[in-house]
Amino acid sequence: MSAAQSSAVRTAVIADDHPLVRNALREILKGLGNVEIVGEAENGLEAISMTRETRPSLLTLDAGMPLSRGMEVFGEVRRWSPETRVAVVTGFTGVGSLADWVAANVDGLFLKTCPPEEMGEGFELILNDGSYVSKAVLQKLRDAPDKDELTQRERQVLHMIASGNSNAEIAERLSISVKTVDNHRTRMMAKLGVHSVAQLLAYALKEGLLDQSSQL
Amino acid sequence: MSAAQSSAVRTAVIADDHPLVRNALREILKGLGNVEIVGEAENGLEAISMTRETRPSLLTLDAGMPLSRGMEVFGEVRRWSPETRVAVVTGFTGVGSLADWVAANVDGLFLKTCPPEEMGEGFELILNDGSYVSKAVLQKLRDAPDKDELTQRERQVLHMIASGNSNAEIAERLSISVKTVDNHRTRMMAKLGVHSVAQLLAYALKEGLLDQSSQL
DNA sequence: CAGCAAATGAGGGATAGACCTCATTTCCCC
DNA sequence: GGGGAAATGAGGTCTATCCCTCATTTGCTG
Repeated sequence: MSAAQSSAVRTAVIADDHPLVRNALREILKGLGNVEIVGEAENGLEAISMTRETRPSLLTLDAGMPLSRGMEVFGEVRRWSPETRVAVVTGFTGVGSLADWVAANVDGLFLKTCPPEEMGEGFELILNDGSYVSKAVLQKLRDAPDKDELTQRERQVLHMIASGNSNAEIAERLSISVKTVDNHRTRMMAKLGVHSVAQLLAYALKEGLLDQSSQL
Repeated sequence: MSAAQSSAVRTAVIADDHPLVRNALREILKGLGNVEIVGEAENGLEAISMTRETRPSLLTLDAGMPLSRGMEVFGEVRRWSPETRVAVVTGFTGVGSLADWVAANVDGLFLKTCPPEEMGEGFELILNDGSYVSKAVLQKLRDAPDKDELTQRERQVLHMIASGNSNAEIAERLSISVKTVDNHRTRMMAKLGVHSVAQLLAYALKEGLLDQSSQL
């Protein structure tokens, strides 16, 4: 199957909000030979619809795009075009988010800081039904201090804190008691070993847990 | 002078922590013709030393690099190689940081999301002793809500809050009273129209005021 | 079914932070 | 020399947050 594919034309979609980076990825993919770029998306929603329409062999996916975050795009792609191989390129170096990608069983995972050559080789592997996780990522995961991970609800609360909501506001929006929010917050901080909102957000920032649509 | 320069060989240094982006910038510069790339830096300190050594015609400078932030690099470059034209490429879209660059009288200012063609044209202008501020930046600055800007000390305190320091810790490190820190904090929040650490940091995040070495 | 983790909720204590007013020193600029 | 902004410091009030303990419901898993 991989032999058949490597002689057939492979198709690719590039999803990244930076034209500059799209240029660079285009060059890498051209360098592989026998790859046709059938679309370029500059936000998450475009990435989803484009992948559904063209069902490419490969999707290079930026984890930090506007409108729809990488993980959601990935879910949609797996649903609507399961044969598409997905290579994630991420700028978030937090252990948590990297581990999330590995757990989601993505086909490829690269840091934005990794050399283009490594990306090219990785893409080729992935197109041939293999998978590739960047050396830098593996390194990060190896020397992870493996703190307890946050529960779903805790992450949700963390997001809302990061957006500037008070306990009372969060309680109202989630239709739960202020005391419950307080508890989530306390357990979260204990898990992460921090002792204030500021430290909590410093962590969230590093983990790339924030919806910063205007940032990247 | 510009006529003489356009026939002479122009030199350039690229400073960006992403190999992928460096590739793309290299392509753009090659496209201009008559430009020799004499160095590539992947952090702020490298950018400074490289510019001092090679004194290039043009430096493309990423605002969000590790080790030394763009603004500091810019200051050093102006000090040690004043004839070097500096084109800043930034991912931070906050009005404050953009205004800072304009105020610093940088030769070129581009958002990371701007099309490569625009960058190419801008670089050419800058090399010919002109200057260029990206259309997208001008747009941002036009519809700015022009809030009072922060003083130096306030920014300093903001940084430390964002890094997870308490008032007491900040007071100690700056060798000032806790009360003074409290005052800075209060006046800062009044200026920005926020009412909690969380909201304050949400603002700082958008403005790109944070030292997030591992982020981009 | 027993055990466990997640999510929910409450009581209560201690304190850091938010916000007010008032005052001093320094330094720059007209 | 006087006006103004920045930075410093203090007094005091009030409340949100931080953290502790304890308890219930749900749902999964050995």
